[in-house]
Amino acid sequence: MVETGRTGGGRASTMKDVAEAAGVGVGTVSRVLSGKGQVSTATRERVLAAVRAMDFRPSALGRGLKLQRTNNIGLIVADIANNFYGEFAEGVLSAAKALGKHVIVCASGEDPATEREYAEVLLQQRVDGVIAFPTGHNTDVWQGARRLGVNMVFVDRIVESFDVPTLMVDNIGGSRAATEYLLALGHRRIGYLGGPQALTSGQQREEGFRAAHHDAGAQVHESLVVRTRFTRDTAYASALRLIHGRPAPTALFATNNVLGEAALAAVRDSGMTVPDDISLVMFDDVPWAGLVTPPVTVVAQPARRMGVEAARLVSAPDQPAPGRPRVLPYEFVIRRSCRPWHEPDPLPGEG
Amino acid sequence: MVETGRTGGGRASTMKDVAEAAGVGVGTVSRVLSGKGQVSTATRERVLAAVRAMDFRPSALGRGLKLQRTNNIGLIVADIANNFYGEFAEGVLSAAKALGKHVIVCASGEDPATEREYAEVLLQQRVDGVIAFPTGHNTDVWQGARRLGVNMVFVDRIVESFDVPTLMVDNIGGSRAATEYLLALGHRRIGYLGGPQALTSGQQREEGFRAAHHDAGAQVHESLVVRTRFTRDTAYASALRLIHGRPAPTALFATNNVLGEAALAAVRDSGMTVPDDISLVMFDDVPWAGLVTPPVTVVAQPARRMGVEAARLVSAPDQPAPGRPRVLPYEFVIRRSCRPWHEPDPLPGEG
DNA sequence: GTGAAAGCGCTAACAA
DNA sequence: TTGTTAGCGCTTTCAC
Repeated sequence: MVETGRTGGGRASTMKDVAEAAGVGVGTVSRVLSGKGQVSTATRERVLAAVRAMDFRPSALGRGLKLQRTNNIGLIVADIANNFYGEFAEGVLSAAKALGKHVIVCASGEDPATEREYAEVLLQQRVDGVIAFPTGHNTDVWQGARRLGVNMVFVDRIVESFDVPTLMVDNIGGSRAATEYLLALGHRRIGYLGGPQALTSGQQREEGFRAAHHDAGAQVHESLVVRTRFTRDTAYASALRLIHGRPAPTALFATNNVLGEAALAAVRDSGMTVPDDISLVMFDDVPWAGLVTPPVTVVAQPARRMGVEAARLVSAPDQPAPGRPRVLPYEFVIRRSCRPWHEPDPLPGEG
Repeated sequence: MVETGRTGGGRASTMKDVAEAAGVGVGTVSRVLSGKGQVSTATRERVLAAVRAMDFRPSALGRGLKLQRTNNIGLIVADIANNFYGEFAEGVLSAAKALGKHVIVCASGEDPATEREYAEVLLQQRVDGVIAFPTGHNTDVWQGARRLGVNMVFVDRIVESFDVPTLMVDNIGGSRAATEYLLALGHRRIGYLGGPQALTSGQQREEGFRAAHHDAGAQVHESLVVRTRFTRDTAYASALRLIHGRPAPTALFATNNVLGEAALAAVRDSGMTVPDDISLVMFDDVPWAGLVTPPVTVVAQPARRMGVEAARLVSAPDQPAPGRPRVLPYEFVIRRSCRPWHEPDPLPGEG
């Protein structure tokens, strides 16, 4: 039989309804459902039968109001369509499920105003905790949240003068590994395509880049250090500018997957080839990294695992708040997007 | 100053607190905050001042309980890390933001038990609506949900004998376009790598595939029709089997991005080249489709727009429930993964 | 082992 | 214009 039309808000049944149907008090229904307190087997059966018959589902609203706890957590990412955040979110959802929590997901687009708006919303929703990739701008709201007893976990970014449990990948190490690899191959003009310097992850990746140069006694060409926003258009424009910069870079280090995508497109559109004309390394091991020709050497972040960790951290507030961020290891995955580089002789035949 | 340590659950202030601070009744505070009813400017100022001073945020729990409406909607996708669902979710989030709604995201992994579990959770949360890519199995729960007045929107799959507003891309048309394209290039042994036939989208894509063959007077090689689950491993194995099937396929049609990824990997691992040895078309215009060599010809779904539409539909229950699904247009994007195919002469030198 | 009742924070109806 | 109050659905204490 085909059910047709909309039935309009049929009222959901309540504990009171169930109690009446089972001929008991609401307290008893609650005890049965929560498993707390003693209930005789006979009454339990009657209650359970009524619950099934009425298709009763206890209201999380009433429960939350009484308990002052919702089992909901908020998640604020920059862009859920970006594979890195997608994997991260997958990890959060999966861990949350295991912990009996539910996740309200928000996308800030890296915009402080949007972040603030969502923070307000999540606080009104009385979430037990929030996991955020903070823009770094709305410290007052976040401070307030913490004061209210909302468990917080920040990911990827350290917010100054504000000691919140923070999770990040070893950005400096990953960046250093990538850069050392290029330097070892002989590259001395490495283009750096980075994100906004406001973000901790951006700062750290640049720090690793510089440290590797320093240790190798190599010089960073400041004209080849470009910072850009994570939108496709601006990233592409910046990549183009970098590729055609002076001195001409022999290798490119893109510090996330959006920038890597832009770099690859820009290289190709410039009629150049990876790795023959220019080598390429990037952060983030997205699916396409191994699929393009040549497959791209990457610094892989354990995105899913970071999500799992974040969900656990936000649900276990008893742990001592670590003074310093919890750092997860990167993995350097060498594929085929880099070639050794030897500076050509100044004038062929001479020397 | 660095704030240190956790403050523990500082109680959130309530309307009562604000009312006392402002020297008014709670009703007045409510009126000021909601903007409904008349309040003198002087009182309004006093109230607003108190609100700011106490950093008051009204509880969505109390409000929801009273109003029997939460402004929350549930979203159940299969896999949030899959770019298609990521784009879709992005659309939902963005439309929801504009509508003042908040989104609880769940990932079913196409598993009916998980879907059921999440459905229960969302109903307990008293969401106003839910957007789901249904597995097709838990009709009783969904029926119940509808009866309770929860607005529902299904995406991509039609659940039989259950008339819920449904949204999908023109699967038949898209599949037909892709197949016709391959047939027009001369291919007559086209491998079909499809998803589980339980899903409407799968059925329709296969239908389009067959219809195109029929119209062209071409024959579908049943040995080249393979259906597989969407996990990477099984998809890869199925792709391999398909590639080495008999008769040997000259082209491959993968019906989503996971299958397309598997197909591409399998082709390469078999030492073959796209499009010289085998042509490839797939559903879903993911970022890597244009990035690999050669770039892959695809049937693009308007994933983000579908998400926006779904969010609007679920928030506008007044609209007459359409008896048939709302179908959105695909876009066929021709890139360079297909070559014309001419059956080689039976014996060179003859004829 | 069970029922009655208070109260979580809010809105809306009613009274003043 | 403003204050008071009932009640949304639940948990928990207290009395029986």
